Order: sequence, then C-alpha cells, then structure tokens
Amino acid sequence: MKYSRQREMILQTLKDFPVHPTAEELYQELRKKLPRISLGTVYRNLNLLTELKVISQLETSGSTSIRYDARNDEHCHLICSTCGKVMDASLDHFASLDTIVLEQLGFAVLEHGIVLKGTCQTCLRQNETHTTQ
Amino acid sequence: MKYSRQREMILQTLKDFPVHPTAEELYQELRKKLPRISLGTVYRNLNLLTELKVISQLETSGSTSIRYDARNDEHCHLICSTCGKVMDASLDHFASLDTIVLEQLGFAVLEHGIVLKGTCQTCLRQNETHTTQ
DNA sequence: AGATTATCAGTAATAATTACTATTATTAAA
DNA sequence: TTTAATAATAGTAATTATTACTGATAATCT
Repeated sequence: MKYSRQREMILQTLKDFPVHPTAEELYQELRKKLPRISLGTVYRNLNLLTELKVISQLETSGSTSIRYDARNDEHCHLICSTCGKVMDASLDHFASLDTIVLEQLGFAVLEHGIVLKGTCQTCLRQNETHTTQ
Repeated sequence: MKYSRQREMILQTLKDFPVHPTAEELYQELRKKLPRISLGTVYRNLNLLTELKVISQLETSGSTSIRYDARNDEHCHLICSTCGKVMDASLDHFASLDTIVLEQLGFAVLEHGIVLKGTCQTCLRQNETHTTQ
C-alpha cells in the first residue's frame, strides 16, 4: 500500500469534520484544499480505510447514505432529536451489556452498533428554562 | 387514508417474512400473490407505514439498502457473524441503559437503535463441538 | 534514473429510491 | 345504486448513492 496525499487528506478532513459526514459532504470539503480530487477517490479510500479498521461506518436507520466516523475504537452515538447533533459516547458505560446478552440470550457479542436518539443536555436545559418561565 | 389490498398484503407479507427484508426482497415475494404490484407501491407503503409507526426500519451500518421490520415496539437486533441470522431481542434486558446514559452523560434517551454483532447460541455450540473433537 | 505498480481523475455503469402521470379502486354522498 | 371526489395504483422516468473502468500520474524499489 502506497502513500497518497489524497488519502492522507481524506483521513485528516474526516477527523476534523464537526459531524460524521457522508462521502459527498467530505468530498465538498476536500475540494477546497484539493480542487481536482474525484468523488471516486473519496469512496475508494473511505472503503479502504474502513476495511483496515482505521475508520468506521455509522449505523444509520432510514438514511440512504453512509456516514463515516474517524474513530475506530468502539463507541456509541447519541443523536439529539431537537438540535440534530451527533455525540460520541464510550462503550464503557455499557460494560454490563455483553454479559447480560450472553447470560440471558446465549449470544456472544463481538461488535456493537448502538445509536440512541433523545434529548441532549443542552436542549434539556433550554427546555427546563422555557417551561419554568 | 383509504384501504388498499396492496397495502394490506405488503404489511402481511412483511410480518410473515422469516428475515427482515429489503423493499426489493419483499417485492419479489409479493409478486407471487399480486403479479401486477409495482416496486414503487411497495416503497410508498413501506414509507407510509414507517411514518405511521406501524413498522420500522433497521439500523444497518454499511449496507446500502434499507431493511424493514414488522415489529413496531422497540427491540434490538442480534446479527450472527457466522450464519448471518438476524434475531430480535427485547429491550427489557437493557433497562438500566437509559438510566446510565442520563446520569453519566446527561442525555435523555427516547429511541434505541441497537444492533449487536457476534455469535449466536447455535453457532457457539457447533464451535465448541468442533474444537473439542 | 528507470522499472514497477498502486493510486488517481474523469467518466460510465449500476443499484436503491423517489417522483411523475394517466388509470383504477375506494369511499362517501346524492 | 349511480355519481362525484380523491386516494392509491402500475408503469415509467428521474434522481441519488455507490461502484467499476481506463488511461495517466506518482510513489516506491532496485
């Protein structure tokens, strides 16, 4: 596997992206720095990096396009229904989960895809403020 | 909203489907009973039923096509990496999860999208048998 | 430097989903 | 029950997301 400036920039831009982007969103951002980069290159490298477990793909119910995540360690995603923000959370919080699944269902968990939708701290606070006024 | 035979059959066929099918898979099965049904009708009704919360869409990382689930009550999916089988599990097993997320992360969970990949009971047993032989 | 070959840009092809339109079928009212 | 209104359909076209292909470019090895 050879080094390429494009691949490096794709990975770096994904890491710097504020939200987990689609290939298309990443492509638009990349074009600012590498105007001649092609969408195919973005896809090819995202797939390659995913295979190599350098990055990962998000669980996305409904949405038709794949979103990518620069983190490769297992973690879960919290999506705020109010502001739409996607937050990362460590899986440490759910350490007991695998044990429960194994004991109660006889299923040995290897990988987690956890997406929780709800209200984030910020939106919860604003909600409180509004209702008490 | 008017009754239609097509919609009824779509829902029934989804319920009877052994695995959580894509729109295309459902379409192929439906054609056996309603040879003139169109793929657009399948999509339109699956979307409609999803909006009405009669059915739901699965969390599917990577895979490019949406899979549908006749269950509308919240539950999680266990996917066996060995045999590919998709099993349903109640969320009761993870009752503590929401509390942990709220206390430790300040996030109020409303909806769960949980997909766990691993080895199912059957494949685990076969594995044991093989290794002890 | 020169040979080898992974990677690229650009474009074409495929797959999944949605939109459009004329026709059909369900419902409600005369 | 006919009739009118309109939701839903079949069939097709269009759109969107992703992958495949090809000749040119650039990284690496000798």
